Amino acid sequence: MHSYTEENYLKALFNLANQKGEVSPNELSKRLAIKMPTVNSMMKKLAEKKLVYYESYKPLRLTEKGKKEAGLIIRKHRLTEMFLVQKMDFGWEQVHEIAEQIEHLHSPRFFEKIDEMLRYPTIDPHGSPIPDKTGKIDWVHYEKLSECRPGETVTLAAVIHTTDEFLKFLNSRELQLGLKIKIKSIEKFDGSMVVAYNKKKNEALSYTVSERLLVEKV
Amino acid sequence: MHSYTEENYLKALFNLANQKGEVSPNELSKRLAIKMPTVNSMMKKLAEKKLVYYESYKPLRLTEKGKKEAGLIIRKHRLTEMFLVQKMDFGWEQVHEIAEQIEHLHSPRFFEKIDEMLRYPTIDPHGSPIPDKTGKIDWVHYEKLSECRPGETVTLAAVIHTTDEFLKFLNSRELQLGLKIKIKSIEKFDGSMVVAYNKKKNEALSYTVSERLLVEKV
DNA sequence: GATGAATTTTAGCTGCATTTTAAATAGCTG
DNA sequence: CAGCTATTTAAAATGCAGCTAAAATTCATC
Repeated sequence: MHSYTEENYLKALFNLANQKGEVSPNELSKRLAIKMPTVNSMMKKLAEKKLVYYESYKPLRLTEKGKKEAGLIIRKHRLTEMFLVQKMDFGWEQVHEIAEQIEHLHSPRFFEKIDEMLRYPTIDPHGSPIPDKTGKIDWVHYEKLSECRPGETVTLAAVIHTTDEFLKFLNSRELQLGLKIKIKSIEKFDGSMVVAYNKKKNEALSYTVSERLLVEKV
Repeated sequence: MHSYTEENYLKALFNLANQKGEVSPNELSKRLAIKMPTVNSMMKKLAEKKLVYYESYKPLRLTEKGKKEAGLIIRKHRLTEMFLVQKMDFGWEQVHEIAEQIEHLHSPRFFEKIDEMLRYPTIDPHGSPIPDKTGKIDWVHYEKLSECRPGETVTLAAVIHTTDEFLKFLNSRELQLGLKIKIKSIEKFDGSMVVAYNKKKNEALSYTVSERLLVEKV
């Protein structure tokens, strides 16, 4: 098995490498708030274990094995979040911290049970996809609300860059996944939006917010 | 907070010190399968942290603080076991290993939620008492089945020295907590018992088994 | 009270994991 | 190619958890 620390490096790599598939040691260092040489030696260690491709002065890439292991950790994290929300009645802003710990448990049986109890969910409470049992993620493309046009009606599918603060803000505005949102207008100068949903007819959303809301067109 | 290892020492101390309140370094060393000097230095560390009273050549005792911390870890363990059995449908022989990991999580909120969902249970799936929120255990005295007399009818209240093997054996004989058992006879030469319960009229239980079953007289 | 066995403690060391600083090197950009 | 940035190497510090060997202490017994 891998240590707690190794697992966190893998997770960070996986998340950073999402689009490009590559990450610079620098980025990783910044993300983890760990000095470059430390990151570097950890990369050598992970390369030893065939989890990352590591060549001097080249970007870091996860190997297939690395992707799988990282995917499985993220799977445990997201399954846990879903379990906490759906079976234990936690709010979506409360689950990250707990899942961050539970994701490191070693007990296939435990996570299989959760998966079963949840009826094999494919997304977590924030709309992020849950990797399958082989660690693979089914990437679905959503649009940012900020990129939609007035007149369109969309469904809120996921939220990204989720912090406690942000999620509490969404709670206070009754913004939750599955919500139908109609775009009424966009302010040119700051990109803020006026939208309608539920019984609210004129709700303003700043660009900072609408950029973090992923939607599907109806 | 305390490390994973420290928490395991505390737990072991708590369990060993049950009756006497005292433990020799030797016992602790044997229990944990860790050499004496290692135990010794850990005791000094725990004494630094005011968790144990440590005086040279005297038995070890937990301080009030130590008892509390240990009790709270055991509380987390037993609450978890109960949760796994009652809310996640695990068998009582499957939960120890998982609880052994979950007991080290740091999330008061998580365990409070479990406690609430279980409606504040006082015993775990094996009949062991769950320490309260201050770490205190409410000791209930049960009798060993092996010490009962023919003709008596008792209720199975707890099982001790539980291994997977033993619990699976109990499963196979339909022996579960709350079961009413009537003692029919005792073999003098090996202490084995013949008992009746459910639809079984003549079930033999070896001394090894009856000694590990704690009962209440009806 | 002496003595020997058992227990406990001290001292010193090993290994591993994780991280750091400081210095050297490579690669890129203008 | 000059100079900046990013990367790598080297050396070392820290902390944890464990070990062996040897010394010290306790305790029971004679």
